[in-house]
Amino acid sequence: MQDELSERQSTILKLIVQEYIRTGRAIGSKSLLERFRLGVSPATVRNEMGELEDQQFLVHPHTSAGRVPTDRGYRYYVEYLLEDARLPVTEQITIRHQFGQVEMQIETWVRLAATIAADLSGNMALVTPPRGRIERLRHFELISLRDHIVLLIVVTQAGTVREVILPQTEPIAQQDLSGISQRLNPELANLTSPQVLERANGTTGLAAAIMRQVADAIRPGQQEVQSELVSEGLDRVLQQPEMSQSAMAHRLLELLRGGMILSELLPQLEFDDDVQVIIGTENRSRDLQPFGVVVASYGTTQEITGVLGIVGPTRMPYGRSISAVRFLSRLLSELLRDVYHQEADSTA
Amino acid sequence: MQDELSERQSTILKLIVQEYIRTGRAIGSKSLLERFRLGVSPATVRNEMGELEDQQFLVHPHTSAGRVPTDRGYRYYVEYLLEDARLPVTEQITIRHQFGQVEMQIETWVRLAATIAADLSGNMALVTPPRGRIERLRHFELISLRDHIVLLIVVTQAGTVREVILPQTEPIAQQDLSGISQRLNPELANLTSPQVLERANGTTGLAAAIMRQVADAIRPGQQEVQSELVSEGLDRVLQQPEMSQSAMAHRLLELLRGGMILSELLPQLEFDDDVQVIIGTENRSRDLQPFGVVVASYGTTQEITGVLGIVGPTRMPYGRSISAVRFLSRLLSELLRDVYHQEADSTA
DNA sequence: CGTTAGCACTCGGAAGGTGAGAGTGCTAAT
DNA sequence: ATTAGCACTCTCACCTTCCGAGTGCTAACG
Repeated sequence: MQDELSERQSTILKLIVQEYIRTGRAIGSKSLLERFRLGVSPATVRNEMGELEDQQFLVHPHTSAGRVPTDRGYRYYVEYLLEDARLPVTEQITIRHQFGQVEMQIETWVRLAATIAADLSGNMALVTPPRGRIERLRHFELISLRDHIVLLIVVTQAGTVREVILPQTEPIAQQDLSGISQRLNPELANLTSPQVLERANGTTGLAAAIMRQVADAIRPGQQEVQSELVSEGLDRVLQQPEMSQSAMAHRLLELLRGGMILSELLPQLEFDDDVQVIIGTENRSRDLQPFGVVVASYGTTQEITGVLGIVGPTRMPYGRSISAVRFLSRLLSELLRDVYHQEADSTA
Repeated sequence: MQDELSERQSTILKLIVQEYIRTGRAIGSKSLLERFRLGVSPATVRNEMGELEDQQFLVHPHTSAGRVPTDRGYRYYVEYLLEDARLPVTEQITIRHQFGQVEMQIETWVRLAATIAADLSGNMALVTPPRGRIERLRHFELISLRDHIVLLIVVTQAGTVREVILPQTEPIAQQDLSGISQRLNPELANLTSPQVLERANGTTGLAAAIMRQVADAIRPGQQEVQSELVSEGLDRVLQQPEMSQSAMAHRLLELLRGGMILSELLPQLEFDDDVQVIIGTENRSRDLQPFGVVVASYGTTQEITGVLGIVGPTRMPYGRSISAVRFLSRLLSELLRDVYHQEADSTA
């Protein structure tokens, strides 16, 4: 942020942002002083506000209304004015306890994390299940469903399971399938999708066809991510007053339905290990520009990762959201680390 | 319906219901005659309307407003006045074509069916993936994720896959797991959950523990259904004018989030093979009483079934919804029948 | 020079008033 | 049984009015 703000300007900006986030109404000089004793007169506050407006941290919705933060104002707030709050320890304990209570199942954890994030932030939370960045085959299984219908089940190193129905032109017996499976499984174990594909090209017949399907199933598909995306708290975000302009609500639902929120977002994410905040027009995707997003990736290593995020109107509780996302993403990482072993460093 | 309506009363009721569904505004005698030539005067229509109101088919929202159908009115309409329309053949062909285009995957079909149902009805559609009523084990797989963490993957006859993480007190090698799997799989194949449990009780040690977990995984869980439920068209139903009272929208989201819509509904469903319509207060569940539901089950036999439904305000296009649900549920059944073989009739 | 008091001005939104339009029910005539 | 006529009711859209919160400016103050 190029311009330095004076101590007093910072204080005023901070209070305005906080009050506006809390109440949702534009903040005027007088009402600000009614709640906070700043030791100066309304006129002084007005002058400072005018200055902040010149510097694009605030705007007037109408001539005679109070001020509202701009995206730039939020950005400054998040960057410099937010003492990075941890979640209160009691809350941390409660949450840890909740995770201890539920089934030991990744799907369950992911869902619980989403629910808690939505709760803490009062907005919508999105979580993708952890997936291997470069998936390797662990195991596949061929099952004859009917004389010429085969079910292929593929398990990756990360434990992801995918099922595909393979219609065949000719009937195949279960025992033939079992034969193929027993022969190929040791050969293909621990290979990546391109590697499996490569072997398939050195083979012919049914085995080759199956290998190609296996290769295909390992590669994490775009639509996969969409259908696995877990979201909670839609009702909360729809209740935000800014959603009453149904255009906005509609756009959000559209984004969510298409799973587009994350696919719009992901290219923008740097996978460092802290929380990222993207405010309004900072979003590359035009559709996301009325929203604020707080995200972090989580996972065991560089290999197995997922994304946890909170989406709300730009007027959202950044402080709470950031601490929630930070805590939950670390907690998920921790849980996953307990479950997965270190990736075998095999390429050959 | 105890009372018989005269020909003319029927016609008027039908027109009112249709107009009200179309426009969403209360219908008056005059405006009805402006759109439809009935060969009688407004006063006559008024008298008939008064009669219909006495018989509880219609209500006045206000003294000087037109009439609106009651749940009873809708019921009569659905029961007696709706010539059971099929979907137009051209639409049928288009839809079949769409199913032909997509991946051969049950998940995909289910999602597509939901999308199309939402489209056709302009409301929200819900579909559960097909599940075995009495699931039998097909195959399970044990995978060592880490020295003392085991991943259990269970595949049922219906092709459903479930994964469970089993933390162990002591480390187990992959080859031990493979041994157990090879020994138990033939023994347990084709058994139901209680049957597996029974065998577990005749065993001890690790094998017994695993068998118990397998038995547990076969049994379809309540929450399972919830997390697998596919819904489409939420935006459409939220745009309905009756949803602007945010109480109603909120209730719907609540129901949807908890997966409660189906669990509230299922006990009420008779599994015959035609479409069922449940209107407003006919719902047992109080929370569903402001809504109308059109559902049908689908599946291959009595064994493998799912549910497809449309949910909207009581003012919803019953005709179109019924034909959509009927067509799509039959189509899904057809597709499934092609995929699954006949259930083996094994119990011994 | 920064701060403050004072003041004229602006504007949104709530409150209240009005009229048109749609609809009704009743009665009496056909 | 049907209908024309009529008095009556109520909602809704529209307008006006008015209050309050808020502003920007100017001039005075320490």
